[in-house]
Amino acid sequence: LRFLGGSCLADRLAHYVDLTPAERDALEALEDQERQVKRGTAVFDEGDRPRDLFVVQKGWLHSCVLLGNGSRQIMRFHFAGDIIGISSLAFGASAETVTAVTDCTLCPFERDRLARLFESHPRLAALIFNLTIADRMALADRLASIGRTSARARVAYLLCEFIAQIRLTEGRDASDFVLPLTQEEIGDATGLTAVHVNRMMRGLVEDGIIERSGAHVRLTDEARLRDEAGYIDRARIDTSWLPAAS
Amino acid sequence: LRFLGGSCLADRLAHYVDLTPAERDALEALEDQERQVKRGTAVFDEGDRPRDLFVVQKGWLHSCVLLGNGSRQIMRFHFAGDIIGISSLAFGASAETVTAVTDCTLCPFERDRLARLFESHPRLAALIFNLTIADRMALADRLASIGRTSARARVAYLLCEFIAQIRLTEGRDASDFVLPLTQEEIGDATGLTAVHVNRMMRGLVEDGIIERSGAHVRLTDEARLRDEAGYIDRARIDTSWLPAAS
DNA sequence: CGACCCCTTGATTAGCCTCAACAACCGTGG
DNA sequence: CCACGGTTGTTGAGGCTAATCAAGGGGTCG
Repeated sequence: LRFLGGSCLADRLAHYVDLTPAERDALEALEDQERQVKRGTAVFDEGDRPRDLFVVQKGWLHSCVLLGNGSRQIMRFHFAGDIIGISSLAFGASAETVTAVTDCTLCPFERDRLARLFESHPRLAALIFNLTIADRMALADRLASIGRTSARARVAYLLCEFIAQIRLTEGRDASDFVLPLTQEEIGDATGLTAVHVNRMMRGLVEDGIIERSGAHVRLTDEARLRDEAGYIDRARIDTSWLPAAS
Repeated sequence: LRFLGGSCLADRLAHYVDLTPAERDALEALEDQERQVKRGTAVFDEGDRPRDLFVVQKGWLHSCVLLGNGSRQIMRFHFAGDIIGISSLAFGASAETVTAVTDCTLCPFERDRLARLFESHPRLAALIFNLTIADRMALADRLASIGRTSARARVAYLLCEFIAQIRLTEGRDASDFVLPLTQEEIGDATGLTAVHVNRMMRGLVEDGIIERSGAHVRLTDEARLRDEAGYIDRARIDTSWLPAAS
């Protein structure tokens, strides 16, 4: 959602705090360039030294690591307003491969600009820090899902994550969405094989928990889905400790 | 390692940048209090609203989440110089339970003091942000280990993580250490049962990769251990993008 | 129209869990 | 000092979950 000259990152952050004009300007400046990426294309690969970070303006992406045994693990999906490539800040090189799941619009910006943002806008720095912690916790929850629950629960968990994301952009009452992933990708995200993902999805359909037609998914018994998944919603972010706005 | 009036957090950060006196003072101020925690004791529980964060001065801890089905997933182990409780910054309440694995010395400090640090020392803010990203990546690597590798590889991976940590404090050439964890805890960290952890450990011993006596572990064929684990060392942190020191 | 990708389904296998029993070790109290 | 209970480590047998292997169907793109 881009409003008059708006920025996806600013819109995202505005969910949590009231941005000052100066802060909004600083965030909008990060999105002064655009780049289109076709679905299936890698934005950068593990080991690359990308000059830029990116704000996602439109589309879905995922980040994954490739293992020595030939398999891959999808870590995280990225949506409008997310910053991608952050891991290259800490390591110089990127630790993960980021790939477009759908056609995407990205806004590249140089890493140094984030450093300047940290200096001039401590509150934004703290807020972005906060969101990085939340992202870390999402990984932790996914770790628990994969480490300690059944195949069916893992697939259910992933669906819960997606519907939560959809609601951020499409509105509170959405209960269906287009799932642009192959079952192999779902498997790589949940630590399962594509074959077993298929069986689990059909099981959820048979039990009346979801409906599918093509890539379209509708959650018909969301309470039960969340229950089986053990899903915890962590949408609420605490901003009370942030420094004053600048 | 505490030097003359030193601070564990400052020592940790000094690995990556040369701290100015002002920065060092600010960090030391966070460790003006001490608290002893006996092994097996929880520092705080999931859902608690701890007033403080903590710097670990001595000892091992772990953070875990408890699942609806009664099992738990250990996310991460914490060592001297780590900041714990960071997740409570983002959520108000803590999202994880932190428990002392050994007797520990912790330094509590109020969350607001971190906000003030962000304002007055942007470079430290950026550096701590960097370390949080690295922490997030450690979780991602563990996710790949649990999601996509065998039980044996997962146990091997955990051992690789520990030896890397030991070397940060005990020196480059260490190849043995005391592992103060029960096999059940190792299982909760790797997504396995204690019984199966036992079998995997014995397998590693039989194959001449490690030796054990009691809680003491020696890595006799580390190259093979790392190879089987698919372990990636991410010790090197990039600090070139940080803002100027203050 | 053919090639390729993705979904689907069945049969079989393998890896890890569960249950169970016992040994070794620890801290505690007599 | 020993007796004791509780925790942890070890080992075996059997079962279940998810992987593997295999084959066919539908859709899409060139």
